[in-house]
Amino acid sequence: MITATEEDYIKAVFNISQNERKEMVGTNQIAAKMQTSAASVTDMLRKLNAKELIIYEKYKGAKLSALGTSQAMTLLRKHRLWESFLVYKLGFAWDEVHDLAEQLEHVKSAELVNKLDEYLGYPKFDPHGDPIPDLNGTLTIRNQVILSTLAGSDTGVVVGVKKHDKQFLSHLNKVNIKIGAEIKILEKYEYDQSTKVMIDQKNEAVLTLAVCENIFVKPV
Amino acid sequence: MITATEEDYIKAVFNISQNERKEMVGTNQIAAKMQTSAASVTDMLRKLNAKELIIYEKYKGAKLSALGTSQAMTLLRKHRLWESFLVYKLGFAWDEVHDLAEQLEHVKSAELVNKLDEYLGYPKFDPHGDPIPDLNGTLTIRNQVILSTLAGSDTGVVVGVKKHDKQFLSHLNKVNIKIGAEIKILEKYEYDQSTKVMIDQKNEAVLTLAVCENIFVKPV
DNA sequence: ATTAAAATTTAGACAAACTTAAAAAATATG
DNA sequence: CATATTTTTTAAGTTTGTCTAAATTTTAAT
Ligand SMILES: [Mn+2]
Ligand SMILES: [Mn+2]
Ligand SMILES: [Mn+2]
Ligand SMILES: [Mn+2]
Repeated sequence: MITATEEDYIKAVFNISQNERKEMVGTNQIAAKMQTSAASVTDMLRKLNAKELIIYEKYKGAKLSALGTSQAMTLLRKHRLWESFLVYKLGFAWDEVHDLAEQLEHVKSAELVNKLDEYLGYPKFDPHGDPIPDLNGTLTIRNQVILSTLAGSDTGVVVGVKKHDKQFLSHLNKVNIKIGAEIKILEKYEYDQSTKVMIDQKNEAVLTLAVCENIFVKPV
Repeated sequence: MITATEEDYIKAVFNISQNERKEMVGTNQIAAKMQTSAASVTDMLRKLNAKELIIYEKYKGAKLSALGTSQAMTLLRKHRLWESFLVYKLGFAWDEVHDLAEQLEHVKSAELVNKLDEYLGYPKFDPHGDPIPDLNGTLTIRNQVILSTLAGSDTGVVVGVKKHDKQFLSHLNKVNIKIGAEIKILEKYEYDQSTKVMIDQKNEAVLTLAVCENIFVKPV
């Protein structure tokens, strides 16, 4: 038996590990993501270690065990399928669904998530472009790069976002960037590292580095 | 802020009060429904009273306040809309959805439940025939009687069930009783209070009192 | 190599929801 | 009406997840 809180910690370890591209995750990083104290994290790491969901050594940090990774995949699958349902079926916007999925993902039932998957037609990606793990926990790998790595006159199609907070996604809405949008680099300004782009051959916009660093594109 | 557990207690008080047709609900009754100890119930009643969700006096029992009743309605609405979604959209059977809805009902979001209501086409009744409260908490009243009150050669259409446990509903599946089924009383046996019935003018069955007491029918 | 700073753990405490066992109050019975 | 039974409450303790403050370990900087 794994609690909802334990599930969220497992997911936090997985996400940080992916984003930072390193195995071992530190106590403070987890505390920041979980919006809790470092002391609470230490307690939880000890418990998750005892349950063999993570491998943890005092002062060294934590990484997911095989069991923990499979749990993380199950949770990601649920989270992303619920987000897909909320957007594709109920008509929510992509910047409104994260907190809801954060709750729905903890509903206990393998049957439910599989029925949901079927109902949605087995989607491969969620509304933010994140891959949805299949029943075996396998993720679809996609050819993608960070928008900020494109050079002048390169073009890419938006396939995903790195951050999922409402503030960031609402900003993208304002400049007409959504999944599937075509972005052509017009000019990169050295001075403040901002970039002038053309979106869907219609809208011109200047994007700061903070924005370009968090958008995944498929180069065309 | 009301916790999921508090919500379940509120619902228990509401349900018991409805079923037993009396205002004041006792500690032991709640303990039985919540599958917990009487001591835990006393603790919770005190807390709910402090939050003004119920009116409670030591040794006297509890009843819902106006605030508590509105909370109960909101929760019933969520529970029944989720059950409707699970059956009408995801294809679950009516005896598989109660425990799932018991979890889903606690997801915090007014927006979500209203979007769900719209998506389902504003159903008035859930898969068990229970009325779904509307946005204002109003229940559709229906002309119904308990099957066991019908006399010989009377006929009724099944509109609901009083119990929702899997055991009972699965039994109804076995004898082909579902919402909308037509039941004609053929003979009532004095000896063991069982009843011979004709279901949908096709299947003959003998129903015990334990079954007839928990089926709502609309007389025809 | 010391020392300063940052990261992490320990200690002690709290709230929520639960448990069992004992005490008290209410109700039923002869 | 006195007593037995049932119902309810109190008391004491557990688990989960949280907190703050203090101590310790690791890492970074002179
Ligand atoms: Mn979550
Ligand atoms: Mn997502
Ligand atoms: Mn519930
Ligand atoms: Mn129902």
